[in-house]
Amino acid sequence: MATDNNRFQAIISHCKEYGFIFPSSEIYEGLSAVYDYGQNGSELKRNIRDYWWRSMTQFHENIVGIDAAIFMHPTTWKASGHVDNFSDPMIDNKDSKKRYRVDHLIEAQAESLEAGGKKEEADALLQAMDALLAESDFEGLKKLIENNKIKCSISGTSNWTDVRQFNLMFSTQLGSVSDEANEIYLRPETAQGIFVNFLNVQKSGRMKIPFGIAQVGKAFRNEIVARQFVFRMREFEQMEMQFFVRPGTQKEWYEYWKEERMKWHLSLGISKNKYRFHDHVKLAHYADAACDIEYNFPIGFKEVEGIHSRTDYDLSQHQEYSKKKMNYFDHEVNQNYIPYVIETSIGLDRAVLMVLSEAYEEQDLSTPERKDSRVILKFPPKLAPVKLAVLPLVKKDGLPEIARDIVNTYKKQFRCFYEEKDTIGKRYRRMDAIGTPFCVTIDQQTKEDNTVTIRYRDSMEQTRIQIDQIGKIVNEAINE
RNA sequence: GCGGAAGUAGCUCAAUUGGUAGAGCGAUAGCCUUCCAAGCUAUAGGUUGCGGGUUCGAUCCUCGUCUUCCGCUCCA
Repeated sequence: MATDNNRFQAIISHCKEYGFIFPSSEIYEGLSAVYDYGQNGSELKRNIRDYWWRSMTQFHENIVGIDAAIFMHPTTWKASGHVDNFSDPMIDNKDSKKRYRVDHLIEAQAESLEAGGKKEEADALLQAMDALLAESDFEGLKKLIENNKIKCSISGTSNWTDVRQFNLMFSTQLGSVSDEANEIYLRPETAQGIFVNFLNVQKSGRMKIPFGIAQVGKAFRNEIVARQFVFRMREFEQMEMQFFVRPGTQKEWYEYWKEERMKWHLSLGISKNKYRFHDHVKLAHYADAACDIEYNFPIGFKEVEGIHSRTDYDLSQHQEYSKKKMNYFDHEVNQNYIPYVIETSIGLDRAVLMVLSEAYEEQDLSTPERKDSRVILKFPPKLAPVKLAVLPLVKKDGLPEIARDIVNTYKKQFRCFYEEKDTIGKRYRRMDAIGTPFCVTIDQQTKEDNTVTIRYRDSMEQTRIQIDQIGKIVNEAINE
């Protein structure tokens, strides 16, 4: 475990050193649990996003994509249950570390007062609490707790933290401040953007059930503790697909998508034993089945993707709150129903971390004569930020010009990188460190017979090929 | 959020019992022209995380704060 932790730290350092992921606002000492993607990280992330998008919308005829706004009507979050469930004032006892909902704590005290025959005191306490809660007067609530000498049942002390509001949604104002600005939330999940557009997409696209709507986008959760690098961030990106099915068929579609999504993961070249399914025992209020696909990160098996059978909960809720019929008439069975939903939801940032964790390798290349090592990112070529490095062996004798020509030929097809500084070995190692799968080197012989040396990242093998073969080799690898 | 630890150059670290910081690697420029990093020369980079306090003087002592790590807690 110690070595795994070192490995995780090494990956984080490597990400920073080679332009993959930086702490946000670092010159101002950073912002907790927020990260920026650098020149290589943003390419990697984009490649993963694009691959997922193609896998969903291009490889499945009956799945279409949308891109909904981050701002949504406030009622959305009432319908989804987010507003009610996650905005309670809480207080911690510093001695027992136990956290209480403030209303529960005070109510418990009132009950014991009443049991002790002090009903009037109990009523007064509850009345005071309601007044303070209504005004969100947290200081007043703390004083109320202190003045009534309410104790923690575990530690028996009254050593309390301040009262804090635990609202996992970020809020902001829509509209000018002087007017009656509406408080709105940054979406805590992208799924609702799909549900509220269900009718739009179904009708405008003449979609027939079963069909899916895919979306990639940012979501925001004000996690109390967000840690472990990009694994748990306050601002993160989700890749979600909601698949609408006929009621009663949700179990088989759930199984179908479990299998289908696992296939996608394996297509990243990651071996099966690095994954496992984790079935949820305790289900969320909207689900009738749920599981996670967990990847064996250096910090252990952790969720990368969730597959949930969400029933008709979301569409029904939106129907109730919006008064718009969410029905679908199914001509095959002549039935009118609210569709059931199977959701696949993968964290893009977690997928990036997964691909990085899988790719990162420190290799010892020492020979009896001398010590040698390299750090390599063994990305699948389709995900690599740079596909091809073009390197003149020396920067004279016309070799740079030939190299530039090669770059100009291929840069329209895939991302190329030109480099003439330093020895060829150093340049190869730098490309290993950012995961470039192919390097070609131009030397004196190139001028005679139009051949170059192609060097493969993983095997370090080198062979001589014709210049016009480069495109075929690279394209075949990245389209695999 | 609680408890513990840490923060010095891009990275890894050093230093001063309190007297305003050095090295290696890396980077940049040049030399060399060589198919797997660590040949040569030169150059650039630090208000020692930030802000108070004590002191003639703080990177060092002290308080606060931010960030990170470890453990707990939380994670619809």
